[in-house]
Amino acid sequence: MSIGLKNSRIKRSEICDTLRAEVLSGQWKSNQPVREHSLAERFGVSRGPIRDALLQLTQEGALVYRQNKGVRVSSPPEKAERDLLFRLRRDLEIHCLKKAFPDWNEADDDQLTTLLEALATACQQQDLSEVTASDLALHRYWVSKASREMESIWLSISVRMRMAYSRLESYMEIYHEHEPIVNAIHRRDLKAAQSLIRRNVI
Amino acid sequence: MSIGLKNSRIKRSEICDTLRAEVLSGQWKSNQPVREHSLAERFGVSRGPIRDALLQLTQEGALVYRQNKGVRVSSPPEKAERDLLFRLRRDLEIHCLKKAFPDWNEADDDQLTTLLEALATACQQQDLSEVTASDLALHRYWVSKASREMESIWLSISVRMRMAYSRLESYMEIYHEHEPIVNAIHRRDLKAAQSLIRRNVI
DNA sequence: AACCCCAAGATTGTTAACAATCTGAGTTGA
DNA sequence: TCAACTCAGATTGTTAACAATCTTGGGGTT
Repeated sequence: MSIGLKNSRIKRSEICDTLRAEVLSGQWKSNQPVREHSLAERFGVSRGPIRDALLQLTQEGALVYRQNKGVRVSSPPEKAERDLLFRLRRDLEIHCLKKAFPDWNEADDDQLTTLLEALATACQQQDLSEVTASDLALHRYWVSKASREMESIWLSISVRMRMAYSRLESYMEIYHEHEPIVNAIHRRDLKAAQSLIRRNVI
Repeated sequence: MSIGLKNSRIKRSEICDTLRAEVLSGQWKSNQPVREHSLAERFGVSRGPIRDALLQLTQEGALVYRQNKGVRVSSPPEKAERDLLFRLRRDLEIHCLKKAFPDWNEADDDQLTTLLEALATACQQQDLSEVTASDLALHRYWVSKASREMESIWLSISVRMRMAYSRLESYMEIYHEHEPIVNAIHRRDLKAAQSLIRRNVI
């Protein structure tokens, strides 16, 4: 069943998701060149879908493209840019939460709970790759509920931020930053949720 | 010479620029499907580069993609989203101008003057397509001077805004909003330029 | 008439081959 | 020695053909 679903999905998007998670979790070094041929072999497809995925990741900011030279992994932003990206992302999430609130239902609560549990597990196991993916998926959920357009902008901001978890003493800090936000949403307390997101550091 | 330069450029980017300008100036109706084959014939290339361009324009927000159904022209945002996009764009431009200022030189002044003159001409001739392109190019210039990363985010915000010039009584209003900004930059008066951008409505 | 089925055309998704460009090691000449 | 040249291999850019999917309209059944 899982295989059937995978095969029915377009190749570009799953390749994109996989590579994005790898870049964000630091599995690829900055400025490392990314070769189409080796990726094509790895994913068992031709270079066409690989090129699509690399182009999309370039637009999102995970990779940098140069004509006739392919793509390489992008470098993290300087502090000033990072601060600006941070503010933009925060404003965007606060707005999206407000917009998504009227239509929020119990199915969304369940989704959020599942995502939060995945984050908890990843933090306990200190799995940087999973922590990165779970954190992104959690924030992404309430943005995507608001609008597809905003989700796209949000993603290209978030990818460029490259939050550096590694400097944290304990991954559980990340969980303890997000758990109150999810709780506030469960209580349908918009003001509290927005305020917590505003103070959310990671 | 011009032909030589054009041929040396990658096909994707020029196709992208052309189509983006057409969508933003309203030459394509909202929700109108965009067919790969007809574009390939029009630009005299195969579907490959066309697909690349359509994928990029989808990421920028000019088009909307659905699996196995291709892309269609996106709809303008609702007012609440438009207001948010507007704030995000404004914050981004103010930041970028500050960052670009230390390295600003006379060549940049000349570039800006040229772009402003193009805007003036387009406004006088009431050429909506050219007004759109010139306005975008002018704002884009000081963003691009700050950083490639910010330029990409700025573009995907600006494309999604779909500024509606058509409701203006006179296109010259647009010119008179931009001329003081360029003047302030020529005077190296950062504060004034930022303040003018903050109040810039169009 | 309303509904379902199906086949043909239209359209997108993927592939492999070919073309253009870049890279770097080896060679040549001063 | 060192700089410039060259050429083969590596890599990206483009193309056309093929595969998968969707859409549309006709024909049959109730």
